[in-house]
Amino acid sequence: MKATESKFSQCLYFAANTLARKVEKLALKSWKPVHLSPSHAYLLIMVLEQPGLQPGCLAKHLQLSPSTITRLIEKLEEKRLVTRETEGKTTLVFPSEEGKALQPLLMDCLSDFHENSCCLISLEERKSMVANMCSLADKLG
Amino acid sequence: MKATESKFSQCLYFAANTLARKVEKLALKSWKPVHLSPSHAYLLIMVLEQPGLQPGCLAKHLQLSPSTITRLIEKLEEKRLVTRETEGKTTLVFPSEEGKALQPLLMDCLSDFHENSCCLISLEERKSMVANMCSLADKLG
DNA sequence: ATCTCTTATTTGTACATACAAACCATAGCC
DNA sequence: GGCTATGGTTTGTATGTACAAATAAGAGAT
Repeated sequence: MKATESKFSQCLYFAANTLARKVEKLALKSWKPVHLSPSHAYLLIMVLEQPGLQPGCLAKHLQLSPSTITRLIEKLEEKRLVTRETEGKTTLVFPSEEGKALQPLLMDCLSDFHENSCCLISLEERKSMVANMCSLADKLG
Repeated sequence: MKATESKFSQCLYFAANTLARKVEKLALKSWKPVHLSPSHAYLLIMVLEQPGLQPGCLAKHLQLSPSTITRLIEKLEEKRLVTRETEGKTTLVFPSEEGKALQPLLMDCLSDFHENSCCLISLEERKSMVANMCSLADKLG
């Protein structure tokens, strides 16, 4: 059955969650080459662009809770892709050499993901949908 | 920081997941009176409308995996809101008396949820967004 | 009638995420 | 200087979801 045919096809909860799960699956495939889940990959991309970024800041950018960020960093640390340096009460996250080496591959995965979604929806459509979703997310606080 | 201001604000993965998490939170609040999570509530609503529905059918309507449906039903069974009757290789799910008694409250929660989302976005906007999200979800397979 | 193939469901396990509480360092205040 | 308040981070724990394997029942073929 298609989502558009479901009894709940007009329900925001249903639509938002169904879409997110399917996008997650697509993203998982796109990031397989780096052996990272999408959220780990996005975090690593941020840290590569702004070495020394703090968990709290990452949480705000990625719109995830601080505890989730801690968990994501832990895993990236295990994989030796980032390192943590605590400075007083704050923590700074840096990419390791291995992490840095991954950057081009990460970028490939990111554009692969974007290309895959472009096959399904025109660039313009996607842009406006994504913008609408973000603005609604903001209204939801 | 707002989602629209994030580095990834134009990314479908980011937008879909951020929105879903926030909608989930809103929905959680709306369904608090019945002490059920949104997905449990939606499942129960379906079973109330079509007693004897099978797990596989529920999976298709709710766009969730069969194993997730099993887990949801288990919990509803624990709470004595539904019962399972196995017939050969299939299973039929029925609402219990307690489950049936909950129906009006469930409907209240549902409309409460819809009202809450109406405060943030016009009915028309919501409808078109939800339709877009569902159709994109369908394209994602 | 038995053996295999398919289909429906459940179970074991794993992952992403969040909440609440704990931890810990700094800043302000007395 | 010590005490409390604050804010950043981490930990314990719980939830929702899915994949893959296990189970079980029916359908077809020989």
